[in-house]
Amino acid sequence: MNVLQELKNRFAHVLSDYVDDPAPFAEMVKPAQDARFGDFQANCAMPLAKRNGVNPRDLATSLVEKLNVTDLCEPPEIAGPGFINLRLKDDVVEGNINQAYTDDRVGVSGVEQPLTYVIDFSSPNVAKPMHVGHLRSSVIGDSLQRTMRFLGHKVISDNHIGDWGTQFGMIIYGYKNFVDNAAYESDPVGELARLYRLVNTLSDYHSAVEKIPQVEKSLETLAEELSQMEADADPKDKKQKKVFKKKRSEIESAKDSIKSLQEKKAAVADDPELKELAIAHPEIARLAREETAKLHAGDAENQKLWDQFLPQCVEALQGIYDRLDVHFDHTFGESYYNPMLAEVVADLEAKGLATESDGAKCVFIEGNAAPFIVQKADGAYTYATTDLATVQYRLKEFGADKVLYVVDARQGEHFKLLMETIKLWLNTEIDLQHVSFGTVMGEDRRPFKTRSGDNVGLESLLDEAVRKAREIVASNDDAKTDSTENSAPELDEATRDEISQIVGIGGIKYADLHHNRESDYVFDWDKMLAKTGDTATYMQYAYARIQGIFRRGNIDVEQLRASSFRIHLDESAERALALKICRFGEALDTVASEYRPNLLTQYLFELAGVLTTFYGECPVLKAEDETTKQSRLKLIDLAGRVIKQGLDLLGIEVCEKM
RNA sequence: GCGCCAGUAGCUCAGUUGGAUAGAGCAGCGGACUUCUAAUCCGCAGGUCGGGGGUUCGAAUCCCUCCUGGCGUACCA
Repeated sequence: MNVLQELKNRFAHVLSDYVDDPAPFAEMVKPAQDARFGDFQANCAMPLAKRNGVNPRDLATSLVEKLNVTDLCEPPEIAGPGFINLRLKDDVVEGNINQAYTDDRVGVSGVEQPLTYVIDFSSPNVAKPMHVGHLRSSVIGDSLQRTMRFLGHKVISDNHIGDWGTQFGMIIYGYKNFVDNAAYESDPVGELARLYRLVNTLSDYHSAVEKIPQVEKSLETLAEELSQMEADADPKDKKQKKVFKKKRSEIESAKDSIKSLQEKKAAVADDPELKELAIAHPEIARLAREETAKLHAGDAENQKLWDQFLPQCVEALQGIYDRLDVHFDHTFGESYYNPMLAEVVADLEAKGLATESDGAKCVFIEGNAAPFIVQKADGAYTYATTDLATVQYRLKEFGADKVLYVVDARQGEHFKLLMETIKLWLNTEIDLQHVSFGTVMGEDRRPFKTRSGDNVGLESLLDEAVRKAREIVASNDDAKTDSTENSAPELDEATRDEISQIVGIGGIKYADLHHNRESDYVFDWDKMLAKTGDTATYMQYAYARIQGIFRRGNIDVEQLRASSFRIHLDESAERALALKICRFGEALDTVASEYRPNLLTQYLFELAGVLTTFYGECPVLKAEDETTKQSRLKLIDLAGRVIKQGLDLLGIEVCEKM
């Protein structure tokens, strides 16, 4: 039973005497924010009293008089300006915990009205190797997919990979001009990645050579403007100060951009081999774009190369997804929608939504300066076109009620335009949600950028995490002793390897998931691999400890579960643990309503904390009598199942021993 | 210029959408293994919630303004 929901219903019933629409006031029944206030608190009396022009405490009193919760709660108490504090009856908590124990879903009921969700996440560019920036979307999206599915929704996950854009033109150009056949034979994806980087570097070189004089010129102009302004300045004028500041920051950013352009130039100019290639390919950027255009236009040779490259790239991605234990129902890349794009644009034009502007076909949305460009002047389609076609497809083929885009916050404007355009274009109730997340920042608090030649690939990050986990697993196990203080490690090499995988990968995922996804994300190697505090390891350890107790006590878990002993709650630590376990469903509801897995990590961390407090106060195997022992065994068994299930919804595994 | 987002303890971050005395984890200090796993627990210390003004019973949260930083802003995705 969802107690919180039941209490809200009871309040709504009574509140209807005071207000036409009681729902928003019933929503003000919440878990108590402090244990001293009981288990739940209702905050509705104050705002309602204000609205009705009466005294809040009086209103709370009259609410409580009419409220019928005697079957669930102790008599409600009114505190402070009009808080209503509720404490569940012990036998209610006991009833719920015993019910949850026999439930496969550990007491979490499924949603009443399942919806069809399409979750679009990860979506890397196949031409570039994945790096840490791709982690957030993959990990958050996967957790949402697992959670929504567990709650009973129909979920279709789709990896909308970038397999059709400009970067493929670069690879094709690179392959035609620079391929090392031996390298391609032995490691095709590595060679393709090298070719991509090479073409990119050479293009950047030419563009830098062209731009440096321009930027230097504008820097000069800015500097002159500033000194002129300073000469004319009135020192008392505050507004001028601000203008100066602005100018200075413009100058700084011009300097930065010159510096970065010079680095790009030097990368080639200082390398005789690259220099030679650059001279031999002066038009490389334009020619690479042409290869893309040819591919899109159906050129046979480029199509053949694409057909050859794509499966190799996808296979390489699959290797990483397997390690991360992230899976998709579909991997329809951008290319999948290519045949539909012409029709999308034609339809938009027919409906008078797309118009031509500067040679490009655009949808203009009122209130937005930037247009939604659906076809470029050169005839190529954009990702706006693809995204429109994709929504149409998901609507038609999947009957999607909601589409979640787990994508970087920087694309907020794109999705805003997409949603507006869909509203105008298709007559549909489909709900598109941009589940955005913050930028990955470097340790210098500036956006994380892979330095050329020194980029932290996702693959090497995973390797490092597992390697560090292996060291900790080994040293911890080596330190174990038996009752006579002799060294007594209990894990063989293979088991150690397995645990290292689970702990290392889990740690990385958790580091990402426990942040509020909206915040910017500071990439910190040490923190990501930390094994103490609020980490996956803490919960994994709590789980392994429970299994350790079962082993030590020779407990047959199947027998335990089949036995007729009831869980009973006498100690306050037992009650606190039981109540926390019963709140798993509440935690999942908040995750689902805001698409925020960090609310689940928070719940699990608290659950594990309550569990360790319980250990301190309540011996299990050495409980005073058999009834208590069996009760506590069942309680920790259920706690372990909730931890395992919760971690699973985060995409994190557990192990029996650590 | 316009728009979006952020600023909370030394560091990294939560903060249940306006609720009660602002919380964790690291780092620091002090304790706890003859005890079901010390990858742990308990305690201490640490705060002008960027500044200022406003709204009300009540503000980290809402409004205005200023400061600082990030991002986006027409044919890359």
